[in-house]
Amino acid sequence: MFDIKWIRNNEEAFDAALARRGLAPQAAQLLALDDERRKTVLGLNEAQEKRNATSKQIGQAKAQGDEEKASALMAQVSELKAQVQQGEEKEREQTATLNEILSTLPNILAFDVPDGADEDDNEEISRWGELKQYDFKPKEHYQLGEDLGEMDFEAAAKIAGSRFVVLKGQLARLERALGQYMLDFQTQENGFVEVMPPLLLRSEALFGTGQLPKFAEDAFETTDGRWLLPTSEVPLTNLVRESMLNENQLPLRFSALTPCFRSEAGSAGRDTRGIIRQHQFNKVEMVAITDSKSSQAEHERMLNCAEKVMKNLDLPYRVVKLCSGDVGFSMQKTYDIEVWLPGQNTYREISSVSLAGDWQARRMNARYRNENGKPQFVHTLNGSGVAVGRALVAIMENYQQKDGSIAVPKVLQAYMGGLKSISKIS
RNA sequence: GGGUGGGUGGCAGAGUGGUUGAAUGCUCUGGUCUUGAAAACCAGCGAGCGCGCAAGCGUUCCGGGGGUUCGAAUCCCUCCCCACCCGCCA
Repeated sequence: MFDIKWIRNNEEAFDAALARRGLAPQAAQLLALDDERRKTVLGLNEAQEKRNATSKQIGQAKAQGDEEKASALMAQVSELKAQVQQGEEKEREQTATLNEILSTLPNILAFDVPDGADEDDNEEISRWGELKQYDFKPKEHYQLGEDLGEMDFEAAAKIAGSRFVVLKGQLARLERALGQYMLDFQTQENGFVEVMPPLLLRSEALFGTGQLPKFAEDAFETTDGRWLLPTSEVPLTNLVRESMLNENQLPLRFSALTPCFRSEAGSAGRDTRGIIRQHQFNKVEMVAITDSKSSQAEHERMLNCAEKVMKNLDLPYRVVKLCSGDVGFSMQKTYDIEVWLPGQNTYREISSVSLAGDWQARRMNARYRNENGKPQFVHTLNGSGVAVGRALVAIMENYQQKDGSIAVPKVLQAYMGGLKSISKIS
């Protein structure tokens, strides 16, 4: 959400920012609406001032017992009444119209976000890890999983439909181990506070982080008007909504392991095989709330927190900085971590680490007092640390053996009761 | 599902129609005192919007919206939310 005052003072920069998002200029239209609104406010304020002053005199006249003067003044004020009412109504309408438009505009991109149309134009920042050489043709995860008899898409289809999976046996346990390990890592090593949030959320929360109003069709709405969380970014970030924090409380760092639910509307035909794109998946999320000066550094830190997970799991990956055409609606800047999948012979997104600046904070009305004691919007960041389902895919494909078994990464063995390898139980 | 009580500043909590943006306490800021700190004492401290170079002025805001009134935190209607009790239940 934008501050109209900022647009007023940065008209060209605002339109330029929209242009980077592929949107037509809107500053002129918005400022015209804003001008109208301010005219209304000005007239309204004047009318209110007159009304208030006169009403006060009425009170005084009555106190002095001068009924004649009082009733004369009352006649005066009643004329102002209609004027005030009209002005109030008009102001409300104009403000609502303005806010409706503002709430559908994407965040401004950071200056160092590269221009580009889509993910093909993302900028590779770094690579880590050796790509393993296999003396056989590496399989894709779903093939491995089905061969093990522990990944059941047919059963899932019967129970829930497409884009769901049933994991069984050691593979189910591996999924659980991954989630536990990552959450433990983020909370114990990286200073995030563990959170177990509600999975059903109010509209206001989704508005706060930017999923609503524009992307309602991407999430599941319940019959009582709540929403299944599409990511725990939503509850974790909204933890500070409508609050006034002290600067010395910042940064706040939260992490959670939750299922995420997405309708995947519009992605028909994409990633239909396997568990890369599901209606339900587990994710360890990191959220940070910072002051306005620390958010850039926090972004780098958070990326590092996600990268360490990859390193500890010994999964080869690369980091890309998303280009202008690929950065999400609510974000100023995003790094993706893409893991190497030998079965697919490509890198696939496994984590996304983003900086929202004060864009979400405005929507949530989340503020802190800066060193001058003045209220200021916090900055918010979020990142996956990392996506559990996709990590499962990555481990299966990277740790697969010629006989179809899956080696268990060292750091996970303790979470698997010491198990070193997952193989078919015959 | 049935019933009751509530939503006031950063927090707690008074306030039922007329200088109330709102007592009081806490927090916070500055000062006095102290070697320093604490305590004590003194002083200051809401947010948004508009106008203005600024100082400042005006206005709005006591959950949201509407209404009554010359005037609403205070009265009425409506919606939302919260708490508690009963019932049901993992």
